[in-house]
Amino acid sequence: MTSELFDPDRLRTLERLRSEGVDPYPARSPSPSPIASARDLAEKGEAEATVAGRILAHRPFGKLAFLVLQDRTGRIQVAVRKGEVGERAWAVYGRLDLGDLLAAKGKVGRTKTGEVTLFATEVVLLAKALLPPPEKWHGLADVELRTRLRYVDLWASEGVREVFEKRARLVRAIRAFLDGRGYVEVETPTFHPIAGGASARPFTTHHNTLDLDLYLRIALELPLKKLLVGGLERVYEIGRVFRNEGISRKHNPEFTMLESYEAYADYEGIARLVEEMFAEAARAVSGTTEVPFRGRTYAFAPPFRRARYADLLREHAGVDLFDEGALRARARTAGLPEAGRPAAVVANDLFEALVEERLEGPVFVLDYPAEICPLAKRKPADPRFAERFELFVAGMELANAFTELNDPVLQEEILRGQVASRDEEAPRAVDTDFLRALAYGMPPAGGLGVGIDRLAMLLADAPTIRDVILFPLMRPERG
RNA sequence: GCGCCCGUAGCUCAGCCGGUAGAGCGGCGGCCUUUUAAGCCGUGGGUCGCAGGUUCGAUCCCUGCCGGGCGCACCA
Repeated sequence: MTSELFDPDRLRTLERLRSEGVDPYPARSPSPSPIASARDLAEKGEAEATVAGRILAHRPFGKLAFLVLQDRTGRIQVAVRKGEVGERAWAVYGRLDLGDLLAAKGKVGRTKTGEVTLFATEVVLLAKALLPPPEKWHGLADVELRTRLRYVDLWASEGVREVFEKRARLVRAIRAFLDGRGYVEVETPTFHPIAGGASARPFTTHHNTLDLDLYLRIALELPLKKLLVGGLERVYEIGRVFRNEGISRKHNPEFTMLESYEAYADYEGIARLVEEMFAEAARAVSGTTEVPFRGRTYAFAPPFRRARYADLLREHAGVDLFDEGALRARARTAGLPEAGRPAAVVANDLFEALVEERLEGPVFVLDYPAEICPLAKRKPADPRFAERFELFVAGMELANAFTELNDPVLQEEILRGQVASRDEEAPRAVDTDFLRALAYGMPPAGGLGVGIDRLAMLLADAPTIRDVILFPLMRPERG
């Protein structure tokens, strides 16, 4: 019994092909040239090429037909003539459908209308499509379908593949940039017995043999710092982290973080690193540091603007960071909860509600209140502040960095305080192995976290994070 | 989680103040050796997201549910 997943017309065609001795899914294919290079042969006259790709269009004229094949490099028209390919291939051609994968061999030239065309002497079916492609003019328009059927949207809609190619160039550029500065790329566990390094609700899972409850990591931070203790000195990881939170234009429950740590650096050094890295990434993706995004242009050329957290809060929220009464009053007028929350948290709620969305940037926001930076070192000259910055572009937080706290005693105190707070998003236990590592001596260091998906959104001018994640989380189909 | 909006053929979409549903593309059959969303002739295709309710009668109005979008919340 055949599944109802497939188009009955096409299943019938499949059987007819088989009964005629044609293998609809041959094990081997002719080795094709990229369509883009085959097209170049048009000007050289009489040059022969083999191409392979998906049939996107079909224009039959009796004993002649024009097909349009598409591969990753482009499209080419293929002319199939009965007199040229012979009866057998003509019969195969007659069973072709839009969406099938096909190889064609022949001379590349131009038709009398000037269209670059491969005049086929052979056509070989490479894979029969059992479902029809979307409507040829509009393509896939429904956002849900485009996401669920990403494997169709990638070839059926203009520009989708380019977004992911840009993302790939972005990641490659970051690797090259860090590798060039003596960083070593590492991979650390995604299963954590304690979900630390950030404040977020984790996903839980279980290992059967060890009978062990585990969390999926919410950050890369703690294992990478252990590697600083281990003497790696310059490390980074690009990897998936998981946060059990809502979904929005800027949020997917699993997303890709870059975290890097550099011994003997501080947050100012990391700010300079970020400027150069982002400029390099922009150039790698689009050849320029002028980045268009949602109708505006952002200059990714160093230096980026710097602004102090407290100054921005005063400018946009009209309150002094250390005037608790004013903070609480302002929070109430803004409709934010403040009762029972620490002043620094209230301030940060105000910052997020009133300041962040106005930060077009790129702008480094410097010197956060120390209370909301449990893993950062305080400013020696004013310990009310942590040596921390976040980078904002287009109202989005793209990077977060600080001079890393390496005082084991102070770190223990802070972590114990977090656990005692019983905050839903605080770790439920102190990561004593992390503290033990610090106790062996971690060099002073600057650390960085970058949301790769958001950076990809920026550089690909993609309005939602779903556009830069191939298979974003969705509810399963059916009900 | 909350609010607003959306769900009609494989796809893209119409469908008026409630009277049992249409187009284009695609499909199927036919014609055609130079097209560019090819054209022409013929033709099949629907649980109007699902389940209730109101009504003589529901794609249309109401309620609930499912899926999605946007916004809010959440997201140091």
